[in-house]
Amino acid sequence: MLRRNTNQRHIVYDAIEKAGHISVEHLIEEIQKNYDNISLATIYRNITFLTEEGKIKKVKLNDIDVLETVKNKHYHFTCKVCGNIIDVLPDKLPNFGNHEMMIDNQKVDEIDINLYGICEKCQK
Amino acid sequence: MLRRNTNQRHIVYDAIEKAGHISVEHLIEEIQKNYDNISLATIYRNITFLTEEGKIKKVKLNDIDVLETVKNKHYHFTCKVCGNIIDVLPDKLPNFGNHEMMIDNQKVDEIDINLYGICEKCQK
DNA sequence: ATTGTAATTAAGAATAATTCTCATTAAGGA
DNA sequence: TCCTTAATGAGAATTATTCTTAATTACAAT
Repeated sequence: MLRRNTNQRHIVYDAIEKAGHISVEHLIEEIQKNYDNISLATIYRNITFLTEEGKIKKVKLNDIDVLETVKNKHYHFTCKVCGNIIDVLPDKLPNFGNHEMMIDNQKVDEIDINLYGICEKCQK
Repeated sequence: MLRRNTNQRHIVYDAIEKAGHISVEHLIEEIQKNYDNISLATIYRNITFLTEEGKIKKVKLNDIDVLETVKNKHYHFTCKVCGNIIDVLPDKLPNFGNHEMMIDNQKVDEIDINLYGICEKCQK
């Protein structure tokens, strides 16, 4: 089944890219603010399609789940005060290496790290 | 508002503790298998209450979200083959330390790590 | 450019998951 | 044992997501 490049698909992708990180709820809100007759089902369907194609992914954090476009490997810092989510590049963290490794007898090939605390802005 | 120690609250907690890690869906299934007239609303309500009290917490993993009782700090390994979730103690991982630290200009006081791969059993 | 076809859409119905309502029950302090 | 009020069961209500279907549209072939 070939995938078509519809306008709606672009709208969904672009809104996620523009936001950086955005919940489904806010994505819907944002899109419907700018385009008055795009269907809810279409938004959900394109979230599914774009995810299948590896163009976007869902990030699960403590409280909310957000969507983001797929970019270079990075982790997430969430500010407990303002809720802002900041990407953190791997070189900022103790290095696990990014190859397969044994941890506690399990063969680990993927590691996800989530940081929580107070962001630069909220510290002031 | 004082919290009461109801039978139903114990049933919910015990089922989560017994399972180790369990999705809401399976928790409901499990409880209703053993007790025929415990209400759905009661199960949801007690999940909320137990979470507020810090007795249980929701763990968000790649695919499913599961509940677990609150124990000593640990991380999670999820097997991509069988889906099994295994607790991993902090001493099995490169040490971040468990005190406040600065990472990329953010004040980090909590780190969550999720490991994915193939478990010991599925490697065979 | 025109046509054919199959994927996609809008709109609303359907389903699934969670929360709310309220009369009744029961925990636990007095 | 009695009183107060939190908690419960049952089902209604709400929310989030998926499904259905006729109409539209992307895009490959002509």
